[in-house]
Amino acid sequence: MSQYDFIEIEKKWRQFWLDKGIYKVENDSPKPKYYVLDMFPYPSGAGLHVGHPLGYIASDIVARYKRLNGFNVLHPMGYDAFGLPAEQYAIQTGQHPSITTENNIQTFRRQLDQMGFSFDWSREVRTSDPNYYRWTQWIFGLFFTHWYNKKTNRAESIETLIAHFETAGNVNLDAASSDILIFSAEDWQNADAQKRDHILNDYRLAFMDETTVNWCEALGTVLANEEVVNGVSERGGYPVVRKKMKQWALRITAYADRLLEGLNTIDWTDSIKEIQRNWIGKSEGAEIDFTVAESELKIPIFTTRPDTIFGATFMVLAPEYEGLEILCSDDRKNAVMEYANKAKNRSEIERMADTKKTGVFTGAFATNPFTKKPIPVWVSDYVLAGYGTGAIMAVPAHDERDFEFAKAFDLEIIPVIKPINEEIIEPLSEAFSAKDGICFNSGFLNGLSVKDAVKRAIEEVEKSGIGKKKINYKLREAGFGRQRYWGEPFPIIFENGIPKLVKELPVILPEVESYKPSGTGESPLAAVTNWVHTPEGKRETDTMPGWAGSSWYFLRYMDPENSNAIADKTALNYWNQVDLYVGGSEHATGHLLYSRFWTKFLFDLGIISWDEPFKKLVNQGMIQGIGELLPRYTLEDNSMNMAGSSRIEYENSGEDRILRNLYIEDQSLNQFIPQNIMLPRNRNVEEDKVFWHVYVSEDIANSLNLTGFAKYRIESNFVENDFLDIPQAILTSKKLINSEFGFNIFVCSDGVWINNKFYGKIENAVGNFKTISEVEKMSKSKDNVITPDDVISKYGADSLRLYEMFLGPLTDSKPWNTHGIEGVSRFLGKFWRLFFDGENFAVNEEKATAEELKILHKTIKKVSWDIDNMSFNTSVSAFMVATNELGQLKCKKREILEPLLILLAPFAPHITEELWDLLHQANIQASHLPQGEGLGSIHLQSWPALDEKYLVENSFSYPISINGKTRTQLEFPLDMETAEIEKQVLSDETVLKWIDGKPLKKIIIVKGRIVNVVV
RNA sequence: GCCCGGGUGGCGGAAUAGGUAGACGCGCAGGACUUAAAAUCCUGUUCCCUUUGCGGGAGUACGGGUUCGAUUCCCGUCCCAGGCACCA
Repeated sequence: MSQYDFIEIEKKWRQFWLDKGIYKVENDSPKPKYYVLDMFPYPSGAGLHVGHPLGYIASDIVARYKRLNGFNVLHPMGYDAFGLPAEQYAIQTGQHPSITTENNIQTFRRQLDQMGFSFDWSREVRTSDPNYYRWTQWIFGLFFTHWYNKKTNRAESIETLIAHFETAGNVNLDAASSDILIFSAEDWQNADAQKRDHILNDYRLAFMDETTVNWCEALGTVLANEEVVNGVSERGGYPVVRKKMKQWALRITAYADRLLEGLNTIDWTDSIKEIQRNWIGKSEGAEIDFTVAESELKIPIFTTRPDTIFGATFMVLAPEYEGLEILCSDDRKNAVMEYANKAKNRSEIERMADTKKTGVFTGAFATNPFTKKPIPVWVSDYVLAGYGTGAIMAVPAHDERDFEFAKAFDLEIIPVIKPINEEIIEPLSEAFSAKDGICFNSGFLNGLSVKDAVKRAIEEVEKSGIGKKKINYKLREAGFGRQRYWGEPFPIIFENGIPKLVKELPVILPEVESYKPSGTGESPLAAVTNWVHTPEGKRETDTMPGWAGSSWYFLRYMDPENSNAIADKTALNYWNQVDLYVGGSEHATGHLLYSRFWTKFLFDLGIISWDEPFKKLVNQGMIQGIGELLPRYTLEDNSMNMAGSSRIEYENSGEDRILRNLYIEDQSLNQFIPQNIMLPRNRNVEEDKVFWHVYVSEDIANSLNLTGFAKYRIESNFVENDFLDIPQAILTSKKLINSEFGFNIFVCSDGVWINNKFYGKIENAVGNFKTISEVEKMSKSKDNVITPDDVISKYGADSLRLYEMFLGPLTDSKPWNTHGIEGVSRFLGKFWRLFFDGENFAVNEEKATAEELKILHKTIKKVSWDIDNMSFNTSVSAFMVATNELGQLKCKKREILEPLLILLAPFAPHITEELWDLLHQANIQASHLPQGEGLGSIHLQSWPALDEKYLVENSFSYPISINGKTRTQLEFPLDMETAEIEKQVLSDETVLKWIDGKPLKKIIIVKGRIVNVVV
């Protein structure tokens, strides 16, 4: 019998593909293009587990499928090689991050290679390669030299802005900018270089921003908002505090509206779009000035509910509010400033931990512009400085936060909105924040609905000149500097403090002596004095963040070697958008947002001709691990703890020790009795410090009526069908139970294992130690990691690929079950045997029957539909069905098997290539040509054409329901008239029995589907 | 708290336009081949009643509704996973 030897086969064909370069793709082709991309991996040192390649397998299937369907497919891979882990490692060991990175890449590459992916490796890119990052620096330069014109709604050269300044100052300019005062042409002309630079900085798309940043002392760097989770750093979990710092930022807010609008044009999951929408956080409302009583000061506020303005009974300012001090009355000044300083310096954790409202009164009063009543001005950290104007009008009756604050400080609560057809009951027990209500207590707004009142209030505000309609975004400018070593240097030199672009690119990352953060907030680069100080001035020593290189990498694959441009114009035009992007959903507000931002910017500059990078995005689910837990029982009366870390009594008895009170079955008495067990003296452990972990087998637990258990994690390798295989486990490992210290005792009816030795009647007793499985994240710390390497060496890459797809829908998270792979492995064996008769390759040239053709075409239809819809699990089962059916028919006909082989090729590239080779043994060697001439590789063939005529049925077995319950089946020709079907159905014996003489109400006949008789 | 998914056998899952619920695989049970094992093949496997067969009943988280017919559509409840969280 010819064996399917996957080890030999897979090795052989991978080498063959490499030698012949069959996955190399050209930029000029008459074929239609298709661009399938996997998310840029960071090459971590940990290596892959089976969850990582899930998306790669799916995208590889699509890439191969598209190729077989006549597309020129771009399917590249590369590395997001700058990043914190390599640098942290460098700090600890002194090893250059480039070395760590290189090693990690090699491991990664080896693991990818063994899976048989069809990447065109000649296009590999690495963000840490100077030939790559010179273009990241180049794009940064473009951001630096452009501003955003809101009138034309696009980025424009800074030159056009300067021209405007020359003639009109910044009057009549509608630009995305930092807060800036109006100045005239004369002001501009009189300004010195320093002053001009400050002005330009406020308009540049890449600019120096003084912001409150997330400062992580332990990592010595600033973190982006999304890198801070629950107040600690995402990597490492170090505390993060807020700190003022001047650093580079990109003016992403200029694009907020386009980033929002663009979401409607792309085929992404609703959840990712929703996350981005929330992140951008557009809200429409009004900005209204409140005047401070007995003063010239005005406090502008932003509100989305101007309809509630008659209920504004106080104001609240953020602790960081500019001019806060001037505002305070003298007697309140100290208290206010003390509160503000304390609030400013609180870390994120502290702020979040505190849910109770705090604040102090400033002593100042403002005037409610509509009620004209004086209202007190407070300061509190529940108002954020960075959103809106940093000040709010508080409407405690209709805002939960204001309500809480008013309650805490006993401030006035005046309801102004009431539910439709209901009266409001005072005092309010909670804020009424619903948006369906009617205004009252509200002057000219009385009787209006919330929606109408908002409109009306804004009209009134604008008419009286105290404010205007306003749109606000939650989105903040994107911090673009890291005080770290392992990243792209900025192409910036400060000449007399004024940043100037370096023309000569790349600016190479210099060598440093130490990778440690300076602690002063400067990067390790600051210590390289001969690099920092140039004749022109001082270099920028921050480096770019991790997302810089990954925001445009999909363009570089189109033309990775190009030294004149990010990619050649024709290549950019040809490959265009990424048609299918596969990756995890964890990048929703990072990479996926920034890439869209950069794409829109490059589009504005005419560098590319489309403004969304990824047409379709699919997020693969997580593959989870299964943890195996062993229950620990306790005796019901608590007379003895049978398990866990409680101590078992023992006593010294000369050389050996005796363990008392172990419940062990006494066969003669047929019950479990406490027994003492001799423990040989062979340990060097202090007796007092020894804990005995005792586990009893299920039968004993049951018969002793043991209840209540804790669970203890054990290595899943030793679990076979939910039972712990103790002898095997003990043979293989001493680390069976992951306990800090102690020894294990396993008690079953046949005897006991003590400290890995068996004492009992039967050799090789197994017991029945039933385990409990739990689905959990696959991770090293949980000891449940399954690596592709292990699976491949046992079952082969084709089995692994098929199984990962078979597990369930790509986008779902699902647990990895090691037993399940036997199924697909068996399937491949069966599929292999379709081509053989015992030892001999037995494919024949006989004419296929209608039945066999139907099986083939049904499969073509199903698999094509499935791949188009990313439903890979169902196509694997379609292959299984076809193989079972053809096996039953003993069909060994080339007419059937050859097209079937091509169908399977994207899923299982190795075995299909081998069988294809056997099918064309005679002329294969001569005809292996890279571009698909002659017979060549199976992966250069054409997808079989579907012919529906083989699927046409002429009769159908109708399920016959009586009152919606299926009772029988009747076979009728498909072209039979409904009248005739009705007649036959109503004369059928079973049907008559169920009708049981009751009057016929109705009969529904859906041709080719169902018959339902209603009585 | 808010937003977005989801809930189908012992398990992973299928049902692609409202039309035979449980495809395919795992596991389990039984059988064939074999000196034996492995491999392979065959049969059964939602639950309950009946059990010799025939048959009957219930059933897609729960409670309602629309419909000749609902896993699929609508309303309410519960549970699970993910995201956001003082954004005025």
